[in-house]
Amino acid sequence: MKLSARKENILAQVVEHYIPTGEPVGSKALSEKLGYSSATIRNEMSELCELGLLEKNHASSGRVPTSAGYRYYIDNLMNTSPLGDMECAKLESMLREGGKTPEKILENAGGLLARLTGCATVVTTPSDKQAKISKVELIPASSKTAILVLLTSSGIIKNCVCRIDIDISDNIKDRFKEIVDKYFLKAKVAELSEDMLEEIIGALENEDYAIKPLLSALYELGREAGESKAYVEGESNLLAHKDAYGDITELMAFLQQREQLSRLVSFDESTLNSRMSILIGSENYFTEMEDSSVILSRYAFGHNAMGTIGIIGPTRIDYSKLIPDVEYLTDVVGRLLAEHYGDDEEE
Amino acid sequence: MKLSARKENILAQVVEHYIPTGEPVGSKALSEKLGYSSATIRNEMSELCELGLLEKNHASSGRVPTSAGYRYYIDNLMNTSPLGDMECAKLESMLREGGKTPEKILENAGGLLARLTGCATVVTTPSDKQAKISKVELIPASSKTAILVLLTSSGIIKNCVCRIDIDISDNIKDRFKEIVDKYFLKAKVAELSEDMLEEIIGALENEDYAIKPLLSALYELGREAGESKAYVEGESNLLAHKDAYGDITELMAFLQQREQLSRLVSFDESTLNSRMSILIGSENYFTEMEDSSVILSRYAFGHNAMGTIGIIGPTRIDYSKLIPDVEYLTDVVGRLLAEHYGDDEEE
DNA sequence: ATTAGCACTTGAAGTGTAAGAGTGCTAACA
DNA sequence: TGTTAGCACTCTTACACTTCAAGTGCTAAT
Repeated sequence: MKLSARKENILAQVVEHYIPTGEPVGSKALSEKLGYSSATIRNEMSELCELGLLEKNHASSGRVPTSAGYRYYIDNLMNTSPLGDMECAKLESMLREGGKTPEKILENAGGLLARLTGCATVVTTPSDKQAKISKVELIPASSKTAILVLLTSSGIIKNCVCRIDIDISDNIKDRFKEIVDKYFLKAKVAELSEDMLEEIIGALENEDYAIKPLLSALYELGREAGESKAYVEGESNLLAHKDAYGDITELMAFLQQREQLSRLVSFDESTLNSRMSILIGSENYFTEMEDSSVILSRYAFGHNAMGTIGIIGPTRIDYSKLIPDVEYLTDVVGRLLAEHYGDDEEE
Repeated sequence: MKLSARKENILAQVVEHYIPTGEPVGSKALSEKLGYSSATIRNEMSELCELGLLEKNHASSGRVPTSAGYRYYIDNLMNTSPLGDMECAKLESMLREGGKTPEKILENAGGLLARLTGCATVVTTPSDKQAKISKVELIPASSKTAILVLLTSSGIIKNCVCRIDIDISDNIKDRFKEIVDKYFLKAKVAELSEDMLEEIIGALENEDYAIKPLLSALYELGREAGESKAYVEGESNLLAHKDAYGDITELMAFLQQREQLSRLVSFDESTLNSRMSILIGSENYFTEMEDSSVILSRYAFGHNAMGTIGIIGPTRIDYSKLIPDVEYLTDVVGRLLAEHYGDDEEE
């Protein structure tokens, strides 16, 4: 669909009036801006309505962009206003000062982006489906508890404390190491399965049965290393936009469901290969999100490790500013994580 | 302050009418319940107003309990309705099924309590100011990154990934171990100080300077092990009570500030030695919380490790049900954590 | 000490009116 | 033929006004 230049102009004006003010925009206001009479604008707007790019709240109110209208605007008409060098430097230094571990970097990035954009942010931990388990370490803590540490080829580390019912003897340790070497080491985390775990446990000799909890825990760690976990921050920012929502309670409740969130931030097929994904209003799969837009961007480091950073806000947000914001911040996070993990991971 | 039996009766009735309905209660309704005429009730209520236990929203409306009114009710008049055995068993099994690591137990407890009570919940990680560092482990991951694990006498484990700029040779490891043994091992986490860290780093020989990041990271881990971190869950539940708040946005924004939250859940002096702490409306230190009540309870395990679990809701909540709820859940969490850590920590 | 009665206050809910913004349509115009 | 002026119509919003119900405080009677 390609609109006439004048229709494009009108659409752009409607979007750019509506976004900052939230007021439906009428033909009169545009008539002054565009040099056509209000009647002409009305005719054009009427057609834009038929095309599904604009809509009216009630019979005699101004026009408001639909999801499709925003989409056309973003894809064809929008001029992005990238961040200035000063801002970039400031953001980067704020992130650098916030801590060096991946957890802290991501947490700070979420908080920073929330403040910067006035939206809720969503951040996922890095994951790598292709990663292999490259190291497993068992550290006795007390006589019956041990710390289990797992490291993947992409540098992702998971650990947990595990309790078993007998003393952790050298014998136990050796047996554990043997099993780890045989089944877990070099295995792809994505290929760990319940079946495999049960098979391993099933094959345990009597006296080794006590290490079962260790193996279960290790399996869990492997799974976690392959999955990314999503965190939301700055939800309360959405309350500031509550007039943009019919019932904001629904949205807030939705954002607290971790599983749903993970699906929300998983890139869909159409955007699988692009770095950013923008879903506007009704383009979202979830009905709870039909009044919201989601701007996601991928960060990546190492060979295959990647995660997502993004924002969730009302459909009426300043796309031209926020899209570059999200993009830049994701960029910095990727750089910081790469610095942390270095480029020397083992394969 | 000791009220007459009739005043107590009236106060109790007002509270118990107001909590479920949210409607100010008038003299007429109570007159039927209590067998006195509405005029008598009015006189008594008028005095309860002067005592600061009740208040009116406007000149001619029914009465509503003040914070002091709730306080008197809770301390003197309330009958708690403890959970049934069935419910208890169900809650415990839900928690047991949710995962065995302390992180998962706490996370699940927060979510469960939120659903159970319809309030926001706050959960702190266990901490122990008296704890000593009992073990430090350095696990090389790649050539220039290492995993640092710290274990305290109360069984708390912290870890992080640390990057240093040179290869981690045996020499480096030895030197690190030496410093750890001398300065960190057996040290109380509460006594770790910036000064101490700087002193240690200052004393490094030239060739050992590269381990500085390891020491900084270790210091950080120690600090974290001594401090408890607060997490909120189920904030969106508060939106269901939004008519109980003037401006709920303020409260939601407040709950997102981690530092404030930590202060909120730290027991004040008056409740330092009790297991539970209940702060009603204006009893809260923060003005953002003046329309909220906080019910906190401590969980504990091992020698000195403890943390807090609690709920945040409007002042108008069902104390008689929620207080036992919080208490019971804290109890279960304490038990589960004790099971996990066992009773065999080293001192 | 308690109660009945009454004047008074207040908020909630509903009604009617007027203003304002914006539309769709028709007819005139360049 | 595309554009515009004009006009009738629709819908929202704000405001003033009324009415109603709930509840109070006070006084005088019991």
